[in-house]
Amino acid sequence: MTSSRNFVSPQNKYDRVILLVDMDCFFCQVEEKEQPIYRNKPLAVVQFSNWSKNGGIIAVNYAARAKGITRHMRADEAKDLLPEIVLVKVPNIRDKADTTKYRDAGKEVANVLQKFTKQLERASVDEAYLDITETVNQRQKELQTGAFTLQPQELVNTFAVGYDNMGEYVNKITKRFSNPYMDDERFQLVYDQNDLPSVRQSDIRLLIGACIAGEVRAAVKKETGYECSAGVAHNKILAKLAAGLNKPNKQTILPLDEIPGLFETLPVGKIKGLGGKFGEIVCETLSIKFLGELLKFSEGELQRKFDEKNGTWLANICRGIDLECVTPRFYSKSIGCCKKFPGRNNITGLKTLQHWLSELATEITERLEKDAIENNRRAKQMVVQYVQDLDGEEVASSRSNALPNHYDKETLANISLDLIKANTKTFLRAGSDAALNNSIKFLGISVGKFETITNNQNKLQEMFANQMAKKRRISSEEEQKQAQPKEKEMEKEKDANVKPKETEEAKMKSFFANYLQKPKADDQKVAMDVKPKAPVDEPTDTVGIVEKTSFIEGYKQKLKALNAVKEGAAADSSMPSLTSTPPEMKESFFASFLKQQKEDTSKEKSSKMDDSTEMQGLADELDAIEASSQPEPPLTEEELQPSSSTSTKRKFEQLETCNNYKESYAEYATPELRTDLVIPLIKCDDCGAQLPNDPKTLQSHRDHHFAQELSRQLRAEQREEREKNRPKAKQSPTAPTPQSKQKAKKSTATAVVNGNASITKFLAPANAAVAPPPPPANSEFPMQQCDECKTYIKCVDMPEHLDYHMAKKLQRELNQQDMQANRPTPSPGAVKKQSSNKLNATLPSASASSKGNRTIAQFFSQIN
DNA sequence: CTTGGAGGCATGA
DNA sequence: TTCATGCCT
Ligand SMILES: Nc1ccn([C@H]2C[C@H](O)[C@@H](COP(=O)(O)OP(=O)(O)OP(=O)(O)O)O2)c(=O)n1
Ligand SMILES: [Mg+2]
Repeated sequence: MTSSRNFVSPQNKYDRVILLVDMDCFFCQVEEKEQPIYRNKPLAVVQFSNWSKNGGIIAVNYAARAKGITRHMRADEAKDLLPEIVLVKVPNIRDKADTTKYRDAGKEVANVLQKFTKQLERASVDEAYLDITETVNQRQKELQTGAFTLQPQELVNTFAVGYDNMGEYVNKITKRFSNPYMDDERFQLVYDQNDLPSVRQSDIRLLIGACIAGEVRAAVKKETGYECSAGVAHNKILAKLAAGLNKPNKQTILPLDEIPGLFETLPVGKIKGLGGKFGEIVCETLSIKFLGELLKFSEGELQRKFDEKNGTWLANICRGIDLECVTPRFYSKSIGCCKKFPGRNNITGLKTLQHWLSELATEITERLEKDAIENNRRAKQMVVQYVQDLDGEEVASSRSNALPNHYDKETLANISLDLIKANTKTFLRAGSDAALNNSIKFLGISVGKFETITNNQNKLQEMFANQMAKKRRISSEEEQKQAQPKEKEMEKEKDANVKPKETEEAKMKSFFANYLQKPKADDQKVAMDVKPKAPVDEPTDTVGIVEKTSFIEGYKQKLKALNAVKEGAAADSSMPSLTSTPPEMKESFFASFLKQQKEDTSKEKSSKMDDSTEMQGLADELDAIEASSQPEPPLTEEELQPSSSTSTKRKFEQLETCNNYKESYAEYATPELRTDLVIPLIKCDDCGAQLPNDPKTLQSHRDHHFAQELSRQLRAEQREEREKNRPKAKQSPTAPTPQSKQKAKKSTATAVVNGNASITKFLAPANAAVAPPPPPANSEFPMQQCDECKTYIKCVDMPEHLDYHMAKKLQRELNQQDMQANRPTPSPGAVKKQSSNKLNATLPSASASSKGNRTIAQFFSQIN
């Protein structure tokens, strides 16, 4: 229930294809998109902790990196080093940094990613893992039938660790098609026999994965304007590692074969999870620096030196094995904000504390409201975190509390204060009713433990209406704002981009048109989601004591015993457990609508009463509902606009259903709402919720379903669209379509194929010449002549054989382009299998000049 | 100012 | 479950 990680079965360790997409200098890109004037200039994003003064740099674009600017530099340092650098400030709202802009941008990107697979896990504001195994499976089959061919343009800016260029890598794959057992001798020394089928297919599958990565990145670029990098590998850890190897606007495959070589000189700390204290301890304890050196220790040894889980995990990781599943998650599990109050800014007074708690609570509730609308969920719990100065020591604490059914910012702030109060021995200084006994250096409020809103209320409607009213209140406040300068001048809302209202309006109309449409459910699960433990080769030798308890704890105690140095250690491990993925959906219709409204109001309030009358109508309607049916609304009557709510022209017929009174409804009902009304209930066909049988509530409820359904449908449509548009050689193996000329050329012999699956079994040689080490059993199988090379091939082997031809062609084209391309740029002493960072050496990246060099893109430019 | 802010996830006692 | 801590972007 309480989500944790799932793990893939060990025998599938090389079967998945995982993509890690990481936005390039993300915050900078967001700013550059917003202010195109800054494009191509060195730029960094700065966060100012206290007013004015000297902020810290949190993001640096690549032009600035080239000049030595790094994260964590101070603004003035950066200016010193590079006077012409553009420094953009993180927006400050309520005297604290507000990163909403970047969160929204991240979500925008994730929405694009989501079109490719539901197996999407957002790992941070600018990173997401995609499990594209199923897509790769599918395309691998299509590759055999000729329905799909590799498109060189999708491999633009693609790198493979250990190879100087993609041509070499494709070359290798081609050879393997011709002789599938090519490397078996070596493989058998390194891999388990049972893994060999997967190992043999690894490269082609990763290559297909890279094609998908290319499509993904192109889509992101096209739809958001942002550039990103990607890693393609068999698991998350490796995909993440790979993505970082070639950064600006590139993608990197980490072939199975190249893992040992890469790890040989890879600092331990490069692995996600080993970059902190634990990684340090590992290196220290074992006297090693590089990940590959971990191979010298058995799993048992590692378990003994660390603890059981960490030992197993390390033993796996250093072999390139990571079984952690991509756990679909689009929305965050918690929403929080915090602020430091360093030095003189320590909070020493009760009033000040209340003020800041209120500010934080305000931000939280605002984000909560939006989140509730978008995701139909509400937080059940809040946590207040704080650091106070106790006798000169900074002491961090956090206290949690359940959230009441109806929470607002005052509630949050009050609960927070109470929690702090209750947890501080002497809260107020003796003899004072205003001075804190312990000054506060850090404050944070976060909410979480979300539950789906059981919508028997017009909850969604309420939130929606609140949002609308608030927007207007804000805009009206702005008009008065001049009279009340709040000690500091904030940047005016700039934005000049007039967003097309078309889409929103279209959505709206579509919404109405589809009002009665029923949602359908079609969630599917990925095949190999098992959750076993992950033993690595060698049986756990129990010579010695394996720490069942946490390694950390043991380490701490040892340290403590040794001296008085206080120390902490990190744990990173993997623990199988059950999980149920929360309902994920993309930005809803309502959220989009709100966004549009916000833009409208912040722009010209005087004009633009033109279009989207329907939206305005809905808004008015909702406001009217809010005004009439909320005894305890966050907004007073005066704050509500006198909207001409004649608008209850229903666009829909009232739903007729048998009244279904249910006593239990009361316990779900929010007392504050509609207590004055006794309404017969009807059951929602879709979710079974008991709803008051009044048209507005029903509409609101349907809105919610629609919002979900719309986004779901949009995604499905987009997925389908993508499937259709995806380059295919032929629609049907038997009936080649004339329009796909050049593509048909690439996969000539498609007619003969029978879509036989299981590649692993019959990777037979294509040419009669050489016989591979393990000779395939040949006798009573029917043979077939290849159209391409006229040799006779067993029918079951034909798919692979055709793959071979396909790959060969691709390779030829690659090499051809390669020659032309490499002429102007002689490759420097190509030390193969160096640190893969040097792969760029022969393929100058975009930073150098702008026209002449396009890495591998050049190789494919004419193919199209 | 005190020296790397703000936000978010996972783990284990 | 709560709370503290580590790790990450
Ligand atoms: N300590 C950090 C690290 C990152 N970020 C923010 C700013 C970054 O733009 C964004 C993404 O982090 P990355 O580590 O992915 O760094 P960038 O995306 O900026 O650059 P890169 O191209 O190396 O990914 O997260 C932050 O606020 N604080
Ligand atoms: Mg990034």
